[in-house]
Amino acid sequence: MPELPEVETTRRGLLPLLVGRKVQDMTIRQRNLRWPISRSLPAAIRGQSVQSLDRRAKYLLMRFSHGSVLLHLGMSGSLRILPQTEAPKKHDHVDFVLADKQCLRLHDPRRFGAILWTTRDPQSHPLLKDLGPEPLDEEFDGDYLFRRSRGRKVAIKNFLMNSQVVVGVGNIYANEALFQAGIRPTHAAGRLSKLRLHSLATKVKNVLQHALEVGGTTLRDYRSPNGHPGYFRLELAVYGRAGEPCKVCRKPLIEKRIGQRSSVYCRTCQS
DNA sequence: CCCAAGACCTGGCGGC
DNA sequence: TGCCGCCAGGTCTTGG
Repeated sequence: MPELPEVETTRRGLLPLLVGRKVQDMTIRQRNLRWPISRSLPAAIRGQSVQSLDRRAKYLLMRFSHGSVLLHLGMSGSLRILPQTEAPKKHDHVDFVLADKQCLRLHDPRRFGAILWTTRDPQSHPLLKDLGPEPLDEEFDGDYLFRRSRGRKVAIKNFLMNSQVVVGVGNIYANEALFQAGIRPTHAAGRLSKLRLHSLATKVKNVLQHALEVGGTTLRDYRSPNGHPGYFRLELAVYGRAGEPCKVCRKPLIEKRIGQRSSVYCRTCQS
């Protein structure tokens, strides 16, 4: 699934096609996503205009005058604007029908995604209220990581992927940022120096920012709303490269499961 | 509170 | 070709 660069690329692609437009109807072919889609949602947004499309963590927030749709893409979700006449394919679970016979269509084979409706401030929604800072915001820096990590024994990779610490960093970018910072993913978070955490925060920002600039990472499913893949895959230094030579020292990269997720690193370059 | 593991779901791949 | 086990971009929930 989409990590932050893919979700943000999706948001930017949808923005000009969605904001200011009216939702004429909503077609639900499969309501059982991560949580069932509320039966009252279609009636709630029918005839209403999309006021803005924002993002918090990996959630897209479609705002209407009287509430917001929270959209999450899970591991395999994607959104596209298509002609309403185009026949839905397998796993095309939901259409937001727009004017001009177009629709916003959710495709999500694994159904880990979600579509939720809230009439309150989305930031106070239970799923959003305890989230950590956005990684590209100023408040996310080495001092922040240092403060939050003291006393924590968890592996730095798991710490980085904890959305209460910082949002948007998934398995790909956690591996990449740790490689760029020269830190082993297994290192106890609470034992890293402030200096090293400064480097890590900087690398997290750089990796995400750069991935965003090239449209994210496409492994198989992911497509931006205009159908293009992301090109960061070509630049991955460690993710998906276990056994291949380190791009810096040429020694084979190691793969190890940490917190049930595959982690790839260089024994020489990362300590 | 902290941490690890389980759960949710489908599809693709390698091995036999 | 078929079946089996394992793996996959997430994150909420449970149990120790």
